[in-house]
Amino acid sequence: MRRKDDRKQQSIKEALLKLILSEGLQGASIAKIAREAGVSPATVYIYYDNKEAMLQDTYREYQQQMRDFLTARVQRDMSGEQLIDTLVRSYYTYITRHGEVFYFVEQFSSCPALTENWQTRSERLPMEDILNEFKRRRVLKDVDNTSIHALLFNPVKTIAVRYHDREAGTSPMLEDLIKMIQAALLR
Amino acid sequence: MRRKDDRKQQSIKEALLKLILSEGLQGASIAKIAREAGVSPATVYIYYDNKEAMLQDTYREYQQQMRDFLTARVQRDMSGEQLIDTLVRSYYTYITRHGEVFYFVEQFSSCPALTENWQTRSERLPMEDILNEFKRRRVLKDVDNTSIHALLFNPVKTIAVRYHDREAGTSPMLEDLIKMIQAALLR
DNA sequence: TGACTATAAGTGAATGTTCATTTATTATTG
DNA sequence: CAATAATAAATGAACATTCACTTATAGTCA
Repeated sequence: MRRKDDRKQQSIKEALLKLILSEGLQGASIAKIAREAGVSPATVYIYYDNKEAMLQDTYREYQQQMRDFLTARVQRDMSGEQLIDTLVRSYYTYITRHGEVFYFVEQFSSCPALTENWQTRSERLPMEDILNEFKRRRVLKDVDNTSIHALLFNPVKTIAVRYHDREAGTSPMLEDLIKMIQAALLR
Repeated sequence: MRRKDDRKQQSIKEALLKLILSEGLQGASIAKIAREAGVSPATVYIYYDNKEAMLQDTYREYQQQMRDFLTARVQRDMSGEQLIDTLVRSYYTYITRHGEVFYFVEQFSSCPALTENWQTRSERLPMEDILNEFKRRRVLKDVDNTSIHALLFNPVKTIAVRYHDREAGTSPMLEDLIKMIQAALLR
């Protein structure tokens, strides 16, 4: 039996991200993805049932990667200021370093057609645990986690995207933003 | 000469928004849009040079409509608390009432292929004037308008979208969010 | 009639997906 | 150790359908 070449699936995923970054979801056809990945269009269907499954699977994988990237940098004995500084700065870093992943996730999640039949798995999310712990310690304000999430991660997107093509270092706006988010969320 | 039927162009625009809401940018083909609008595909090309021009024109129009909706409710002698309460609440209302416009604008602006050749016209934006005025009066913190924008309008998206299909009234989260944004932005 | 709207019909190209076939690799023989 | 059978990976070509867009023609008004 012939072995699966794992690099093939990987190069398909990379081609998908690259094409979506440059041409958007509309421009990412199976033919283009396959050509970019150096693979036959039919090969794509060995690894995925269909195009939508490919998008869904890839989305799930990179969403998890982003979550891990963020939670890995948090310790539970941090101060509230440290927690917010770390999370906001990490998200900024992730976006500027992995722009193609970020754009894919953004486009996917802003397309109702792709997210409408989305059953939120009732798994325990580490980020939720972290926020709950800091609320219990009366460090974070006692508001719904959705609101905290919205303030922690949404504003920094704008700034990170604007400085996406800049050389290195962080935007001076990031420092202001972190202070303001701390003022918003901490008791 | 035969008169142009302005309702035709309007129904084309409405069909475009409706289709993008239900199927995303990918699913909004000329044929489907025309069918939904009760018009021949060729008729679309009387009103727009091509598909991209249709998307660009429609985006510009509704972006302006959203801006007007927000700035119309602001008075320059408001307190800082009032300003933020009004802007956040207005944006929330707009999203829940005009979900199809919001999703169209979201998908359009998160698609690099559509926004890359986008020269930001150097027009004076009313919202910028308002923010500058409130900064001059030392009501808002003296940070870049990009950061203020990011905090004012990005977090509320999450909440508005979640409660998009709810009956009526505002989310209880909105009240918490407004207080926190006030804490973040006001001196 | 001349100028413009509107459309049905049609264009070649591109879409997602399938299929018959080949290729590469392992397991089982002699 | 060869030789071969078995099997999944991989593919190019083809599928019907849809794509954005054009053309020829009819309809409508000044």
